[in-house]
Amino acid sequence: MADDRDPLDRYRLHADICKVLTDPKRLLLLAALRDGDRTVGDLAASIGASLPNASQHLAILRAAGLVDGRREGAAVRYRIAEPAILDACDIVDGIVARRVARRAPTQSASAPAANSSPAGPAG
Amino acid sequence: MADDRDPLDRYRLHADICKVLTDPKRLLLLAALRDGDRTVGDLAASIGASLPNASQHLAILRAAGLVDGRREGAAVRYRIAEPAILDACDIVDGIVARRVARRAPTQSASAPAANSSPAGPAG
DNA sequence: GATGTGCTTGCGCAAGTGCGCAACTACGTG
DNA sequence: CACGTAGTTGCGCACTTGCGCAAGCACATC
Repeated sequence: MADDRDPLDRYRLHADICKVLTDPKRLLLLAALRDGDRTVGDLAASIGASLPNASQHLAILRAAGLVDGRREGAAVRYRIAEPAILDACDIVDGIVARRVARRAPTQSASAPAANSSPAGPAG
Repeated sequence: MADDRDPLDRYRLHADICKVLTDPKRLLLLAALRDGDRTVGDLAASIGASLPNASQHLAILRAAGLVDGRREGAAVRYRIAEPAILDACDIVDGIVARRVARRAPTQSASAPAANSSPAGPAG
């Protein structure tokens, strides 16, 4: 068998997908496509980016197989190609939401009592 | 409510978490910690990295709140601090597994019949 | 076929990231 | 206190990435 040459190889593909999700605009694009397929100009306006910039980001998303685009007349209409990625985004979004909820509600002064530095500041 | 100042802000935090997952070694570290807490030297050997390198990656994971470390004698023992991230990893891992399964089973020659270039190569 | 709109691509720059190496800190032992 | 083990941090380098801008391609219209 020996399917997985290196344990690294499988994780490299995993990391490649994650790399696509490291830009807020690309996450915004995925979120915008949840409602349905949309054109590049439409998406560019939605995320507040220039048209070339949106096209670049969509090309990256497409290269990763997360979205899919097809011509529709003069326009190009993009849609989600890998719905599972939205589930992963939901989980991370949940983590973020939980953290934001912990730092917003109480006014402040909630300085992290638990010092999480195992080795302490070396300085 | 109206807590989220910019729509970008929320996605920036989301992207920050994803950035931590863009390195195969860090994914390997998270996977290694599924079994339980382990020391830095142990983890370094597991992922085939130098001790300083593993420490660096663990520091990044810790800064993101995904893992947590505490001294145990002369050693430092790390553990998963955000179990939800493992669920997200499982989903992405599933995507990768599905793709690998589609390109491995048949010997080869299965050139992608569906041309997924909406605008075609401009050059 | 000439014009206009919609989208993509190439280029150069500034900024971020991962790595090895060496130096330093923290804990345990004698 | 001297010494050894375990872990962290700083530094410099090579590599990658996101952006704006300008140019080019694809489709629709006249």
